[in-house]
Amino acid sequence: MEISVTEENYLKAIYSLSTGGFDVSTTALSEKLNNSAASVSDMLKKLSAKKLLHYQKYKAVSLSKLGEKTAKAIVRKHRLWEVFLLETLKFGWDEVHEIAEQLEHIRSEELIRRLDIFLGKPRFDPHGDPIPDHSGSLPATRARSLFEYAKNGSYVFVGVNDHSPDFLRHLSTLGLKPGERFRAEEHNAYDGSFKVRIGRNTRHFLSQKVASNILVKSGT
Amino acid sequence: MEISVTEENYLKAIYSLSTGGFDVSTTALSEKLNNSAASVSDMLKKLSAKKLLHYQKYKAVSLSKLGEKTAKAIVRKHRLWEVFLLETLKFGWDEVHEIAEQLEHIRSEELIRRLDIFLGKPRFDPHGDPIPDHSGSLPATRARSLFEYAKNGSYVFVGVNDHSPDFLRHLSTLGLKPGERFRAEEHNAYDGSFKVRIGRNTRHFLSQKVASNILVKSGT
DNA sequence: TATTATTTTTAGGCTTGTCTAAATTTATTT
DNA sequence: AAATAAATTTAGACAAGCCTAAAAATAATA
Repeated sequence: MEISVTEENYLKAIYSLSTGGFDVSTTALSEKLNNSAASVSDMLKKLSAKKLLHYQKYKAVSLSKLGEKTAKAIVRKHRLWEVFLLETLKFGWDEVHEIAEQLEHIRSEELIRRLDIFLGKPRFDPHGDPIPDHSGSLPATRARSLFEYAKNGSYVFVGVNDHSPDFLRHLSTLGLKPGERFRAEEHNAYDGSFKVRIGRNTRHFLSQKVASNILVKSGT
Repeated sequence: MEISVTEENYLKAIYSLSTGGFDVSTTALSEKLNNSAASVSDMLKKLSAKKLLHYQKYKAVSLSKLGEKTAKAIVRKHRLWEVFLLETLKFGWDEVHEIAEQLEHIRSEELIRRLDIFLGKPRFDPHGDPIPDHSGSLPATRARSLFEYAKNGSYVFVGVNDHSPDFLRHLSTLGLKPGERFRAEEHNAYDGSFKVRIGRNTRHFLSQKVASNILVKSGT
């Protein structure tokens, strides 16, 4: 069955909006895709006819088995290309998303198979997001936000919850790059903020909002 | 100015059919692109309105400066991706074209700049075709005549040494048009003549004189 | 519960890029 | 030079994906 680039983008959007098992509304999709609700409604019927999602008039939708498999294949491609752009082509980690959005639609199983091998079968992308494997299963991720840890200690920065350019740029100014180690020196239980030290002398204040959006692992 | 993927494919097709300085006919394009002549005619008007080619009703077209620059940028991308697929991802020779056809449409100057550097700024692709540089100039390779090749094999007719009407008319009667593929089945070393097959069943005798005036490239 | 407000769908249009069939122009042949 | 053939363009349609405006269904509130 042929799936157009547009259809792929709808599936991806639905997949990303349905984390937590929530069904996805027409309006939520129309905002995510910057399309009118009318266009979305049309497309949902089309995708439903192709058995890619469960649709009932006036109800929110969820992906079918097939739809989810297809969405994951796109996510897999997106994230592998991101790894390629960062590790192989040395792009900055805030520049890769837009290009990966294009590359994810290249049609070739074999290309992705070989790219995966070339990159060393990575299990996480540079933002710390898990890369679905060939069959669609996601590696178990125990990455939690700094906010969830809520205590002082050494951490390794492994990813983000907020992928917006604004946030990524903010992290850049803080000098936080994936793999970076830092130490939480002060944790303020009242407002959830942290004071952290990066390297020997650089110290930053992190608001609760920032701490929630930073994925870390405990840094030995 | 925005150029669609379809438009890019037209420019590329025109570029590849105009090797040797021939103008390109609607019919030749419609065959190359597997489209109806009517569709091609429509598109030529559109591309002409965008100043990408020189168009007069009922006449064959040629690319404008801008059109040629654009076409070369696409060719550059295509050939760099081919190098990547073969050298980096170890694809087989015959599998890369279709994928490169997709990759050539990815929009990012920076991506191509970095890919070029990663690949070591190659000047020829794996088929020996020259890769236009950033500004569109091609590394020097002189087209050779069939006479110079002096052996049997598959060729693509890319141009002429003799531009006289008489010779061009002679080529017409042989059914030789720019871009035409033919197979040299017999080469007579004594007098430099050839017997060639065009299409499935059409065979012609080419004298040394004719063979000297036909510019060819080795045909896949 | 009845009335608003919001969400979703339908209806009708637009653009891009394609098609076939018919008309027109150019090229070839007699 | 006239007749025929071939190439090209025009005309009218269609599918995909988008839009706005209006209608219908659901949700929220008085």
